[in-house]
Formats: sequence, C-alpha cells, structure tokens
Amino acid sequence: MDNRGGFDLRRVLLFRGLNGCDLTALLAKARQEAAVRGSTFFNECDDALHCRLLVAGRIKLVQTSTDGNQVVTRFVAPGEMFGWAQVLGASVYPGSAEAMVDSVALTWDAASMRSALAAHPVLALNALELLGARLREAQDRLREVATERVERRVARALLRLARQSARPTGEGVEIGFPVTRQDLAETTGATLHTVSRILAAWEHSGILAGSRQRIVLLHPGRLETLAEDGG
Amino acid sequence: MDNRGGFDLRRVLLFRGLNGCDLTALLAKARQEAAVRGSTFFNECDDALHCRLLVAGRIKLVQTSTDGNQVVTRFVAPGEMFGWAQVLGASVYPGSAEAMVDSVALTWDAASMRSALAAHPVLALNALELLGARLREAQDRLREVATERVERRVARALLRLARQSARPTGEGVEIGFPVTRQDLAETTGATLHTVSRILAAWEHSGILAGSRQRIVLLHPGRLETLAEDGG
DNA sequence: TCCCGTCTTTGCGCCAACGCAAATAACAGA
DNA sequence: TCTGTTATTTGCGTTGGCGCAAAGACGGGA
Repeated sequence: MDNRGGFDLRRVLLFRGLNGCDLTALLAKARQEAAVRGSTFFNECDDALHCRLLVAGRIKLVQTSTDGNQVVTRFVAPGEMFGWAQVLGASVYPGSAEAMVDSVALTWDAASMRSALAAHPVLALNALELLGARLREAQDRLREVATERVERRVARALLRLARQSARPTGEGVEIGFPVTRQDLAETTGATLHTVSRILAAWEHSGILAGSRQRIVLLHPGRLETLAEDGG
Repeated sequence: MDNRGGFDLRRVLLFRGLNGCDLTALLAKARQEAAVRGSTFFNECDDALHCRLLVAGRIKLVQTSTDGNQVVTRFVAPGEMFGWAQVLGASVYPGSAEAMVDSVALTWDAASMRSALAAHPVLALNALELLGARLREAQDRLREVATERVERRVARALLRLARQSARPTGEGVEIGFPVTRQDLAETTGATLHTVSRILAAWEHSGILAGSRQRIVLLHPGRLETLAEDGG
C-alpha cells in the first residue's frame, strides 16, 4: 500500500470502503504536486481542470471580492480534498489555494476522477458525505456571521482551528500551523484590528497566549463558554 | 412517464441522464407529501430519515440559533431537492423546511435513495454537481455578509430571488411567491427594519414596487448596479 | 550583526445598522 | 361587517466595529 510522506492514504475519508486494488489503481493515476509556503496550487478564476487531495502541509482557500476584500473559505488539513470545482459543476475555481506552510498534494485530472466516482459508488457516496459536511459548515458560518458578534465568531473560529489541528504544549493547546490575525479576520468576517484587540483582551484574562502567527489556547473551556453562552 | 402536479419530472436536474425505466422505478419508491402554507415538512433537529424533491410550491429552509435568531439557508423551487441531510452524512436536519405556499414533495427513504445513488452513478454525479452549486452559493453569501453593506446584500438577494422565480408583469418582474421583509432580512443577515427602510428608499427612486409580501422589480438593471458597483 | 519586510498593537473619530417603540396597513376568518 | 392577527413603516437614541493612522515587535536574509 502506498504511504507517501508519512501519511496513511487508507485513512482518507474519501477512500473509506474502497478496496485495496481499486485504491492502488486510483493512486497510480495521480501525480504529486508541491507548493512552498506562500505560493498557490491554483488561483481564483483559473480553469478547474484537476482535483486534489492534500497529503502534507496546510492550505487556505481564499475568495477575493471585486473590491479587494478577502474571505477565507476553508483551511485544508492533510487527508482532505480540495479544488474539486470541476467535478462539482464549476468550470473555474471559486477561490485560490494558498499554502500556509510547505505543502504536498496528489492531483488527478478531473475527468479521471469523474470516471472513478462513476465506477466506484462508495467513492461517490463518500464524496457526498464530505461535501455535505462542508456545506453544513458553510451554513453554520453564514448563520454566525449574520447573527453573532465578532467576539463570539472569533472564539468559534479558534475552537474550529484547534479541533482541526491541535498541538498539545506544556501550557495548553496550540494551533498547529501559522495563523495571522489577518487570517482570523478573514475567516470571521472582521478586521484584523478588531481581532487583535479581542485576542489582546483574552491574553490579559489568561484564556490564551499569542505571539507572531502563533496562538496557544490556555483555557479552551472558557472559549467554549464565550462561543456558546455569549458570556 | 410520470407527470405529477403538472411538473415534468424528466426535467429535474438530479435525474438528467437517467434512463426512463430507472426513473420510473425510482419514482415508484417515492411517496407524496403535502404541506400547507406555514407548516413544515420537517423541523430542525428532527431525525433525518428521508430525502425529498419539491414538486410544487415553495419552501424556505431556516436555521435557528440558540439565542433565537433565524437565518434562511435557502429558498427551494420546484424541481430542487431538499432535506437530504441523512445522505449527506448528518443524522438530524440542520434546519426546518417551511412551506411559503401550499407545497407538495416527493419523499424517499434515505436508505433507498442511497442505494439508488450507488446503483446509478449518473445520479450520484448529478447530486455532486447540485450540491457543489449549493456550496458555492453558500460561500458567496458568506463572503457577501462578511464584507458588504446591507444595501448591497439586499440587492443581491432580490436578484437571486428574481432569477429563481421571476413572474413577468406589466410593470416589471415580480418575485413569484410571497416574501416578507423579515424573510429578506433573514437571508441577508439584517433586521427587518433596515430592509424595510432600504426597500422604501428604492420604491421612492422607482427601482421597485412593494406591497404586502410582494415585490416587483421595475428596474433590475439599477439593482444590478447597486449589487455590483456599489453605486 | 544590521536591515527590511511582515505582522501586531493601540488610539481615536465616526457611522451603518441595530434595538426599542409605536403607529399604521392589509388580510383572513367569524 | 367587524375583529384579531400578521406585516409594514418610520422615528430616535445607541453602539459595535470599521477606517485611518502610526508606532512598535519579530524574524529571516545578507
């Protein structure tokens, strides 16, 4: 079985239930692609010809509006698929995929992934479930940004990031990849100034510790309270 | 071929490419379900046991947050599927489905729809495309509510509604089903007061005409300008 | 080691939009 | 026709968070 970059491809949710032979055949059709920190796998409005699976690193999907404002659509962790626009009925990518750290992805032609989905129903059903989860998350975030205060949204964003990528440290739980205040602002629909102020306040009250592109949650429970009860 | 309620089921995007026999067999497994205006097909947090296709009428999918705020996730037109949470990997519905006018849906057991998706790859690929479109719309709205002013968001919402359900009248284009100011507020992440003020202003400048649960776009072009250029 | 680019913090003024309140207006059912 | 319920409009005070501005920090590369 393939095991590139120390990552067990059998654990990928998209491949769950796919038998070993079929998986090997599918992997044989993929090629590897790397992006160093700060570069992109593809840009918004590029023709969507491929689909990808992140093997190592971390990327963010960013949409830019006509007036220059940016929104982070999603942070992608290893094992997650991204850039599937073509298979999902779009001809161009709706956002850019920027590597937050040096990253590696497996890349398929959209056409061969389409035929794989058609040939292996379990793949298609997995894809539907994963896409459903993404849709639910997008709708949750929509509800949050439409009805909740910035502070609460930032709390939720931090908890989401910690859930996706928690790195335990002596003092608490660290977000496992570099996140700027700007990134947080672009996920929550706020300005980096407001985010900075909120984090500073939380640092004062001992909820977290922050430094350059680094955030350690010292008291996730209190963040949960802020996120849920609105305390 | 089946043709319930004057609606051509062969035109449903989900069924595109499915052969007649298979379609008939699939339809045979569905049962009809009706909901009068104001009632719901299902409620948020109900066990998601079925999946549905709207045949006639119009429904809105509504999420309620813990503090009572509501958000309209989507307006569903005839021919569109809704309530697929189970197939999409959720055990309960993430929102309620309320009939805005008397409505009729076809309902399948989630399990039989799952096996249909597995048996007919074209169905699964169609579902992926439709779901992809919904995801893109959710992400677009997320970007809008995170970065744009209320006025522009309302303009966009009206144009979306008109695109989904335009009824031409002598004077202009009418939204084809009853929409309250509250509904508009809940799709745009604003208050009904702000929406009312904005519509009043537009009525003054001749862009649209509004009355109780009714909106006629007299000048869609000027709305487009408001939505795009921020004029 | 120094320098320069990137990231972060903090202050201050302002305004878009909310929250509250109260007066219509329109429809549905008795 | 009357009455109760649901929608809509409009006023007014408040404020959360933005926009602008400027001054630190941190860290990587030469």
